[in-house]
Amino acid sequence: MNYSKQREIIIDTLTKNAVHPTAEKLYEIIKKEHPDSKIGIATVYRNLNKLATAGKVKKINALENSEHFDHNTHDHYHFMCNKCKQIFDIEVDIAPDIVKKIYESTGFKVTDYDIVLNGICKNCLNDNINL
Amino acid sequence: MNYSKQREIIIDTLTKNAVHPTAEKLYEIIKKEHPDSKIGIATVYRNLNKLATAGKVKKINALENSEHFDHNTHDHYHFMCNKCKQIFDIEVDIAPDIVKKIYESTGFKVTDYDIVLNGICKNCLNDNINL
DNA sequence: ATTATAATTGATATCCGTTATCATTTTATT
DNA sequence: AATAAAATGATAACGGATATCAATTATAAT
Repeated sequence: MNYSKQREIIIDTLTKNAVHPTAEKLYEIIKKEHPDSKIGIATVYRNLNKLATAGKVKKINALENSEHFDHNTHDHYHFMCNKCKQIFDIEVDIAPDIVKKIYESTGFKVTDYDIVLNGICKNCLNDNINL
Repeated sequence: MNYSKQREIIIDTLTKNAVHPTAEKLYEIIKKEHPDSKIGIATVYRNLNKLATAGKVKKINALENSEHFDHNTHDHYHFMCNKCKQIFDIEVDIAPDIVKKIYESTGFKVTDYDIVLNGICKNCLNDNINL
């Protein structure tokens, strides 16, 4: 993979924005923060996918219809609040030994997984009480 | 929800086809099995979404770009083979007490979740050996 | 440095899954 | 039988993502 200024910006911006943005969202942020750089939307999509294939970025497929990206590639899960629509990282290991368990019980070899939880986050729960 | 012939066909066909088809796939099957019924694609989408909202069908959001539907609404997970692209039900409880665990550690209230595993299924693993 | 080759880019057309629209038909209610 | 509500089919429209392609940039070789 050759160097490119645009890819550098994309990685930096994704790293700084831990909100698991979509490609389009990231594109908007980049345009705002780098008004001079004439980056195109296709470049953002292209690079995010290339980086995901290379394992440098994680593509979360389980969120609505549009894919979100996460610079954090180590094993963790995601929680999406149905009210505020924010996406949170979940570090609790709710599914320990998942790969081993599946292999032993089914003979299937798990290489990747998405665990996305939906619900209401703490803040929004508290807000409801105050209404 | 009023009765409709089309909805009956949709539910029946989904139940008979436990392969977690997309709306389009289901539409194709229905057209093949009911050549006389002039069912439209929009009706299939509409009904599947309505049934999902009513909890009579499960919408799996974590599979590629197109949504798949499952007539089985009780808690279970899905495994998609990267080779044969088939989707399997996983009945092993790999994430026990998920709702409770998340609430205790984060204060978030989980109402729903998708756990989709990717990898290679048993059959395809065996096929590879024979190559 | 100069050149050659491959990678990357931006602009935009295109694709495709899904939803919106709306006139018509079907279902349930009285 | 009359009415209101729900559902339908056909299709236009939407939006996220990808494909295309000429132009630009990066890398390697000379």
